[in-house]
Amino acid sequence: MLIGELVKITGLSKDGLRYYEDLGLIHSKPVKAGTRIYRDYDDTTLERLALIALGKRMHFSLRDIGAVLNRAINDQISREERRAFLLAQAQQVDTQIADLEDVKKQLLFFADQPDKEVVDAHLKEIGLYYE
Amino acid sequence: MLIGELVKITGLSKDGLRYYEDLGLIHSKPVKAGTRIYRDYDDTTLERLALIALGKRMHFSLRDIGAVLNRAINDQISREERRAFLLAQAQQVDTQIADLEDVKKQLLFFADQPDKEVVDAHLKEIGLYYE
DNA sequence: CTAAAACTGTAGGGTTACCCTACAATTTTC
DNA sequence: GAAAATTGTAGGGTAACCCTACAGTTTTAG
Repeated sequence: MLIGELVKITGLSKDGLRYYEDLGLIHSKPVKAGTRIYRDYDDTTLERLALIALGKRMHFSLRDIGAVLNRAINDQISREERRAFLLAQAQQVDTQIADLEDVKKQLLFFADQPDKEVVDAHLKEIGLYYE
Repeated sequence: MLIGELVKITGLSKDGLRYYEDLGLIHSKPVKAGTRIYRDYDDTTLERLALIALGKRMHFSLRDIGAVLNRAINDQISREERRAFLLAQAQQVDTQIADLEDVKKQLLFFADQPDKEVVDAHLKEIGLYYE
């Protein structure tokens, strides 16, 4: 399929997809169109894009996502290795969730309209103090 | 305190802090130093920076964080209003956590080395299909 | 069958949230 | 009184795109 169809399917932009390709996250076969060359993507691209989307929801950089893809979609790697790697990624998600739980706790603290003393003590607790 | 102390306390960079100030997330009083002018921050800056840090952990843009700060640290606003606003932010965190739970679920799916058919069905389920 | 519409490509500028020099003016320290 | 540390400004670079704009190509409509 050409890039336009990928745009329709994924909702991503033409620019974004070409940027992914520049970074090596997806690949295409060049097809001739007169003096021009179009990009033809095969259907495995969709799996790659699905994993890229997961990486973005984890707020990974595209370079890091590229590294993940190389390990997650790779014939050179054993199934066990691949499985272990993806489980490790899932654990990272747990870490991120734990971090957000802490963020929530702190927001609730600030919501309780604490007075200056209490706020200062809290700031000290999270490492923000001076003198 | 001058910017150097803020750097020590927060671990943020001089450039980063000045960028925050350019965006109006923190403020300073100018103090004269010969022909130069230094920035003097008061201690309320630390509370602002604590909230900024929470916003960053929620992956908010700095402009959005600025909007949050205007509502969270604002004498013009009633305590109830402020409280309600921060509780709404906490709910947003819940939404983000739910999203990450879904990410985890999908990672575990891919970890189970599914064959092409199953993967295709999954892609379809999450909205990635063509033809 | 041709003219317009739709689709591709490249190129260049803009944005966000910084980092990283480099250099000048100012303290502070020895 | 000189060196070291601290501030300031200025300019360039990065990441992950978006947004024109323009030029070939292919498809569609009349």
